[in-house]
Amino acid sequence: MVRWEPGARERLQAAAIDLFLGRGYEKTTAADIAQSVGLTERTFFRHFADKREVLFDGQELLEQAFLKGVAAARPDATPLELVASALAAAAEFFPAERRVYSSRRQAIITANPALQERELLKLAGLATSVATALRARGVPESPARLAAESGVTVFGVAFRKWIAEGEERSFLDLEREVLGELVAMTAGPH
Amino acid sequence: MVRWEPGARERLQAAAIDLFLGRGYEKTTAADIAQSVGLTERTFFRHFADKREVLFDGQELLEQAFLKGVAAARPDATPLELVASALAAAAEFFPAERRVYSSRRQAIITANPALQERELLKLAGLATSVATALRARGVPESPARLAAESGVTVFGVAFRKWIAEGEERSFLDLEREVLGELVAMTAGPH
DNA sequence: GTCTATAGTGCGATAGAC
DNA sequence: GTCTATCGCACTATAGAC
Repeated sequence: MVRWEPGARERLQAAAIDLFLGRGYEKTTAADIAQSVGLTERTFFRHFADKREVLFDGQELLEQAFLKGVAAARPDATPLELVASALAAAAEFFPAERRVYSSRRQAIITANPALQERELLKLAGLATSVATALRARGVPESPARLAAESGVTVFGVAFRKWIAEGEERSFLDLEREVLGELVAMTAGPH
Repeated sequence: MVRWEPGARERLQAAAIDLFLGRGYEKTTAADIAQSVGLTERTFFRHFADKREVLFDGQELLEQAFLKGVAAARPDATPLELVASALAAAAEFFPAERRVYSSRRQAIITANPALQERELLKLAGLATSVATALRARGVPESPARLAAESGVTVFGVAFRKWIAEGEERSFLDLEREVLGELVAMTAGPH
């Protein structure tokens, strides 16, 4: 007889999304989530530092993709090219099959300021990591931060388009489009 | 005999900063802050929706400054010029006298992820407001959001430089420098 | 102004895997 | 025996409800 089923973490995450979508984030307690998969509240908090964190797992993998993209760029790449390479690598995280899941998860986040805060913190951490990677490649501090933040901004805008109703283009195509808009914007009218 | 001293809100804010710097944010309870100015915990939460909010008051004024800057731009201004105008207006919020206060407050925020989250949410709201103002001036959705987010990014990078040890330049000068770096970055090497 | 639910922590106990 | 996942209980602070 097993004392516990494996994959507690994953079961908690799946149950959390179902319950958050059903009853709403605030009306779902950590104990509710734990109970629904046969665990206790205390165990929930052993896996996740806080209630919000159950929705933000696997963020490290996205970060690694960004960094892998930076590393894959040509040695003489400009900051903008490094960012473009990072964005291209990140796009692999969002194949068409993932769109439904992503948009359901995002609907929960959009409806809750507390979750938006956590998402923004994660994205800020991502930008910091990318900035560090750019500095390691010789980009000076201030441009490195600007390039990294711009990259994350482009990522965010592309993501919103990608999960929009009726959108059919790939994540990579949308990233390219948005990056082009950024370049056009700063290039000015002349 | 007065039943209550005026300016409870301001006294709570000042006390909060002192206590947060002295004992640390997490080791300071809302009741501690309230008591230190002769009020009850209940009164604290009547003024601020949550404990973090005591540090983020007056954010609306900064937002108004940004929007006033957008409104002040020439009718045919490009998105980038609109953002530059918004940044210039925002710089008035940060005269040299305010540097010490700003850097003390920022030290508290930097030391606490929960406070960083709130700050990021406020900045995201700021970007959304600016994007809305740009759209109202005819800038299409996606460029409007990109320009607004880039503006807030420039603002943030300039702010960090401004409160850095040994920095002497004005907020406006730093904003201009950073905005120039952004343009240079996207312009590419050619 | 009081009363209560929820989030989150600290610590000890237990059950199985190795 | 050690390591790890779990539970149980007591506790505090936040925050909302009454």
